[in-house]
Amino acid sequence: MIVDTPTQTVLYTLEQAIKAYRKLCQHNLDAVAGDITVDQALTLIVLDKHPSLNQQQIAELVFKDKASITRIIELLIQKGLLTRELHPTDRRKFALSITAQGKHILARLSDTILLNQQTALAGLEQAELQQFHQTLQKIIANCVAPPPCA
Amino acid sequence: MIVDTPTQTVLYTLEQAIKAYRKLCQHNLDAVAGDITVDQALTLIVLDKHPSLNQQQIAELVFKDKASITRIIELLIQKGLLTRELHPTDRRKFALSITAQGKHILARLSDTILLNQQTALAGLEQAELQQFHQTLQKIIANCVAPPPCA
DNA sequence: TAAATATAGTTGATATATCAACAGAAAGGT
DNA sequence: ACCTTTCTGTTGATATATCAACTATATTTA
Repeated sequence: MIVDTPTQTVLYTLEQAIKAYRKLCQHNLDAVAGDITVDQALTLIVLDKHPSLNQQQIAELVFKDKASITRIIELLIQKGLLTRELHPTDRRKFALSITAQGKHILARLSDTILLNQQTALAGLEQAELQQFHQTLQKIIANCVAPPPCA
Repeated sequence: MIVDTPTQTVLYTLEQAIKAYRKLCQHNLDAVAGDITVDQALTLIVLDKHPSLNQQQIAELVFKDKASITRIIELLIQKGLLTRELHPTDRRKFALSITAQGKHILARLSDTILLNQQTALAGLEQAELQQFHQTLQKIIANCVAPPPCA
């Protein structure tokens, strides 16, 4: 299929979709939480859901670099949403905990996340989403381990 | 559909796909062109294909901010792939032209772009791509102009 | 034509992505 | 115990994203 875009493929549209979605997310986030970014919110959510994971594992979970996570966490601490203490048994790691203020923001975030998802995926049937997800998985597999013919 | 990811949706997978694709692109690019980024390559290609567009229009075409384009162009000039002169009729604009070296790199880029696309989309049928593209367009439309119910 | 407005591009500030180099700590093997 | 390797996280350098403020120029309008 030919799409009239610079690189003539759906991958260009993929880029466009992600950027549109990020913009929507940030917009909705601004409405409920003061001065936090989508990535900071995502990191906070993941830290809340998976308190036992270390930073490296968190990074993998959100497809970020461990360096990026370090800096995002730094900002979350600066904003008073997170505290960092020494890990009791492994002194390479840190024990991160979410502050009361962080919990407060988290509570307001869940609605926003739902809103983001429902807005972006409005009017899409289950079957269509299913198909979409499968295609994405194929693309990911192709990119991560390119088939020999390529 | 439920996906076992932090935000439980395909939008998460979308993010993953884009990152995997970008990594593949940079990897393939590194193999043929010395020291240029995917965004720089894309900008060079678009400048070549649309020499009459101004920076703002280029920015829209590649879904970037005009500030980003300014900086990318700056780097392309530094690398000797582009020259910037005064625009003959509108002194707010610039006349950008691709140098011989830029043309040389461009020539080698086209193969890489094809490779990137073919690698990422290997094994996908036309019908699947068509459907995928349509779904992406729906998501984009939803994000840009959220339906009132949301 | 003078004033108001719009447009093109740059710059600054901040956040994130990526890679490489690094330090400290833990684990393993001898 | 000692040495090597591995693991965890930080830091630096550079590129990009985003928003806002700004300059210079063009266009519109009164």
